[in-house]
Amino acid sequence: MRIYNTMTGTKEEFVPLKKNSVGMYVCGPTVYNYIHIGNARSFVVFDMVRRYFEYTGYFVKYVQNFTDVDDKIIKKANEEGRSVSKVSERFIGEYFKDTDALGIQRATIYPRATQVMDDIISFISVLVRKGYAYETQDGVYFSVEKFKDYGKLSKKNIDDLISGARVEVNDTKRNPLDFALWKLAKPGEPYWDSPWGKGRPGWHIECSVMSSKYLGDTFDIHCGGPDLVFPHHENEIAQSEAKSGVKFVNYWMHAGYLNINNQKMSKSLGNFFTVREILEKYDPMVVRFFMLSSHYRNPINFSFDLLDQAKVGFERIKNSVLKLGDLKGQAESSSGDNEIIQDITKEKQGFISAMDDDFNSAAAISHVFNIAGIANTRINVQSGRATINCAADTITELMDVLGISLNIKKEMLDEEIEKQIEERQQAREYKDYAAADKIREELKKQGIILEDTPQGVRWKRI
RNA sequence: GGCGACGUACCCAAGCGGCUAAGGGAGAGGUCUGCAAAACCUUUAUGCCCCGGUUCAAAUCCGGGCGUCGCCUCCA
Repeated sequence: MRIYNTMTGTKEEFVPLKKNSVGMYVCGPTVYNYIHIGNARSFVVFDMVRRYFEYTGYFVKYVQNFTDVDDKIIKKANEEGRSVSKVSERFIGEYFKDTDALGIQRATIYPRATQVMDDIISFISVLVRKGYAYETQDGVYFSVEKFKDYGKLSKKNIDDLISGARVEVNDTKRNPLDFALWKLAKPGEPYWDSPWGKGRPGWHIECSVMSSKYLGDTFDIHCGGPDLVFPHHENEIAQSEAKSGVKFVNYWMHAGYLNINNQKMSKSLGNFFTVREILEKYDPMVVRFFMLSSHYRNPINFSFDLLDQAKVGFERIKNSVLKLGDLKGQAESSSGDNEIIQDITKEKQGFISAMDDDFNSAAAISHVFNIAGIANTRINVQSGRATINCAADTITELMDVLGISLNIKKEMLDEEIEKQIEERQQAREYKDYAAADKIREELKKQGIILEDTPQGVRWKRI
């Protein structure tokens, strides 16, 4: 399996630290609002990575944090007249509603900044003791000049960054690039006791602390959104390697942006969608299918038009599985057609090699379409149950690897609807097509689509 | 100003030096059907932003343009 490593800028063969097991750390959300569709892309992508590892037999320890104390949460809490923990609790709940819908598996563990305060404090103490950090009147800062490899992930050097001159002026810092490890509390802000006074951790330190606490000083894969490369991940490396003296992470993975009209989503541009509002209109599996239809590192444009395109493609796959379900019930022979089964197996192998090559889900999906094509053109009642099952099971299995559920349940329709379908069939027999079409229209309004096939009437929900 | 990514058909999108440039959507024509839907068949890039170069061979490598976007500030 090959993985593109941001650190080296190349694809590398994945070699785990411990055989058959992977430690993954994913930077999670700051819980002050509903997550937006761009956040969702990252989480979907790394969930896909995790699922593929599991599919190929790895045990994955998946750690994702919640940043539950920070300036934005404090601001929100003040606006709403609530406590910080009330706000963060609430949006952690909302986070799970959205990500559960999107089929994102729960992490092995969800540490929170506020739950690891002691670890954070002792981590910072080590940095102070080793001379990497210094105290000022408003907190404790990490000295980037002390860490010789600073900038190695984002390929920046300290001098260029300073001459970039967009760094805020802060007299208390020795170098404008130095970042806060501990911020002393201003009146009205939440605080924890520390050797440096009452305060709260800076943003970057929590991830260094939590990842080492649960995965060790060196671990396999660290993931996050593209805008975390600098400064967040760069700072994590500095803190962690300064403290431990060993390599922090073996593979850095970053997703691509999700753009609107080719531009990064941002609140100031007003091109901002929450997952919640998208899911009011679209099947979460369509959203997921859309996101995985391009390679995870490429930027994707988001629009409802593109989502509609994805939806039709997704339905093509579902329809073929639906058809296979009907055939299964009618097939007389349990045998199989070896040639077809072999071709399906080839497509499955194509899927796997695509995924093995840096999780190329876009190429992988094309193989699923190819199996659907085989099902539509070459499989019929005579093909035998083994063939039919092979096609249906393979499609379902591969989509499941991507975390895309086809949601084809053998649910029962309620009696009233069954009766209407029955009535429509009667009407059709008497060639009363006006009546038949009327019933079909009415069912459509209730979200039931009827299709007359050679195998009889088939229904599906929109 | 520094650093980086990308530019493949009407749209989306694979492609990582070598078989006729995947796959999906949309359009057009047709088959099937009472109609519709689904599905199927045919059709849509002698060419991959442009110009040079390397090579027996380039969408793929190198150089130079043009264009788009991103990071350098909280941000997935």
